[in-house]
Amino acid sequence: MIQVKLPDGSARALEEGASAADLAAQIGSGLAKAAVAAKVNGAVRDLALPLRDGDEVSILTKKDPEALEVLRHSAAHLMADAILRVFPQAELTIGPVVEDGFYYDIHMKDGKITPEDFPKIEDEMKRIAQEGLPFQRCVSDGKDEIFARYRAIDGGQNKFKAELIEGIAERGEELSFYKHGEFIDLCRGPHVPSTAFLKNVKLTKVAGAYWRGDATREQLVRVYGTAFFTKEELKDYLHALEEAKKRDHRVLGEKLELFTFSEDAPGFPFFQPKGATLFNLLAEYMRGLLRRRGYQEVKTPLILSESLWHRSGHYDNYLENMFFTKLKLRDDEDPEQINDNVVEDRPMAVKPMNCPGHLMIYKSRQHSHNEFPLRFAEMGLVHRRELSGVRHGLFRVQAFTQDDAHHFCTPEQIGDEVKMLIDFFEEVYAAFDLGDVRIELSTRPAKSIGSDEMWEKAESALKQALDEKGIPYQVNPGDGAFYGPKIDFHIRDVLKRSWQCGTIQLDFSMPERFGLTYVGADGERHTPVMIHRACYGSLERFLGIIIENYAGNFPAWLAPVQVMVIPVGEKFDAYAKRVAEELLDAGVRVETNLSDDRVGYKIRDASLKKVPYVVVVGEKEQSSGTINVRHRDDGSQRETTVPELLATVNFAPPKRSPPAVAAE
RNA sequence: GCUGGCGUAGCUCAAUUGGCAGAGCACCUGUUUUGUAAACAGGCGGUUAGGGGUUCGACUCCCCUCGCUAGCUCCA
Repeated sequence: MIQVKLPDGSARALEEGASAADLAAQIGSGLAKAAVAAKVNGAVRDLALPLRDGDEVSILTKKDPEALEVLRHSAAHLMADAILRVFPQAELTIGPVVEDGFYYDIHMKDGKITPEDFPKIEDEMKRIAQEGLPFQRCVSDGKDEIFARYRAIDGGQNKFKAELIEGIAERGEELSFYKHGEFIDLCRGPHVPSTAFLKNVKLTKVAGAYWRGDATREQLVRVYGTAFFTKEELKDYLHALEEAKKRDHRVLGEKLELFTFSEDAPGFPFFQPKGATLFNLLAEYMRGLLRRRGYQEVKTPLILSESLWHRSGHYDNYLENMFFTKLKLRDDEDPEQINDNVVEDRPMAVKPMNCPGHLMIYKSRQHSHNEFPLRFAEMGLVHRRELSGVRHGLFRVQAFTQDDAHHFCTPEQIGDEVKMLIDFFEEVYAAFDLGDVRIELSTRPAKSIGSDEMWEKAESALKQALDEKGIPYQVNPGDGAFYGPKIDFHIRDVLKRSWQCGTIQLDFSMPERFGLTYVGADGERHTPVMIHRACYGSLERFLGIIIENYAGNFPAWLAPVQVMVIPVGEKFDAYAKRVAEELLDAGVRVETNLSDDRVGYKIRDASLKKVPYVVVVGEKEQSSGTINVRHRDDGSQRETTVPELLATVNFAPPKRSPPAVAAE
């Protein structure tokens, strides 16, 4: 007999050689049926794996997130099996689980797989799922029959799998395979007990990929799919995908006339009037908060000398992402002739970051520790060259505005500054209904400047601030900026998608490189610490995020047009104008629709533009001096007055800031 | 940057085997003066992304460039 421990701390006695499945059956038939896999001493394993004395075991059911990963990995095998039945010439490579499902990278010696092939593959998958074939784990020495059968599975010539097996042998790991029916695949496992679990699967897309992610290696076809335990979950997921498509900020941006792009300026957005209104609202809301926190706004040049970028380290570390100016001059002899790429005596570069500009301002006069922490803020427009394939609406552009700021302070002040920023940023995200915030700490990357000691000091300072704040965070090794470690804020939107927005970066290098000093209490000169920080990250990108988060239905304070006034006939145009003027005087962004269309048409028009409040006025309203307000979200109507509307609706930005901090 | 897909009016999309470039919406004009998601009629709108080629003839087939797009890689 052996003894195993359960999650509740109790112990169970089992027969020698009993498996987790046996354990589940002993606990109850319900659990035995619901069991998907087991967690043994913290590792997810097959249910069929024999347990050992003293193991800590918990049975995983479909409620456990780990179980979903097991399911999806099994679904990848199922798909691989089906693809081989449809495309016998296909060669399998790897098939891992990803956030929303799984994929399998396949090498096609000839032919290709397109979405048109999905139904065929899915039909095969359904058939195999229906057969309820058990997944069996087999361990091989690389010479036995199992291995021979495995090698034959996709033609016997598969060099990708051979390479994987070589790697396993080199690392001295166990060579394991999983078999269902006639299909065998190299796999560490674990898997669900049988293909019967895999009835709710769906192929989603195909994409190109490279073997081992290396562009110089073989091109592979990556087939994506997803799997769920129940039909409902799959349906909900597919529905969420549709929902995400409807919320796509690129589509809404065009429909709502917020911004547009031109072939002549790839990756550079053009903000139309309504988009510019939103953009400015983001900036103004932020400015209000910055003032209350003792920031001073500055403005620095777009173009600075190349030598400055050498000094800052950007030239060495960020060259590929920078735009450089280039001169064209008319030939002295022949004015018709234009000389391209004229070498400048003092070459210039467009700023990809604002920090050197702020350093110049810091250096413009002497500083004392008495004015610390000194905080310079700028809505800084930066330009960054991006590879053509990565541009994406407002999420990834080549010119964007950072709500950037740099704090100059003493090493002792770092903790308080970081803690202040965490509260500050969380307040901002909450204002946009983005309350789900995740924090990551990124450490020294491969390409970096500064000493080991400096990095250690900086990393531990950030860690300490986070620990003192008592908030959970995840460490991201090697993901820091080239000049220092950073704390990143990832926020989840209403569709549970994660976006990186805020960042707090510690920098001991730049102040030294630029010879920044301050006079301390001891009368001596010291080098200040610099904190780079941004809350929105990029206003453009943040705007894209909130467009999708709100599906274009902005709360009243953000709506580019807050109120649309519609008279029921031209007799009431004058009254409509008067109402609009009253609202305008109160600071409301109001428009009046005096066209000769029907009221129904104008209401529809305002609805499509997602204007939060429609005011309809006619005989009744004019004679009683009232307005009729229709709300965008529920279509409800009410009779009211302009002052009452102003009193009940938050047309102004939210105010939840802590007590103001006086600026120096 | 790489691989695949795509590019027709401002937008969404048609155009049979290579055979006269078209519709709805939007816009403009007129009639209509309207009560909570679409009144009616007419009109304007195109170097079919750009360039080259094949052909009697190219939106359609081929090549190059640009852009968009899904991924890969990278990032705010």
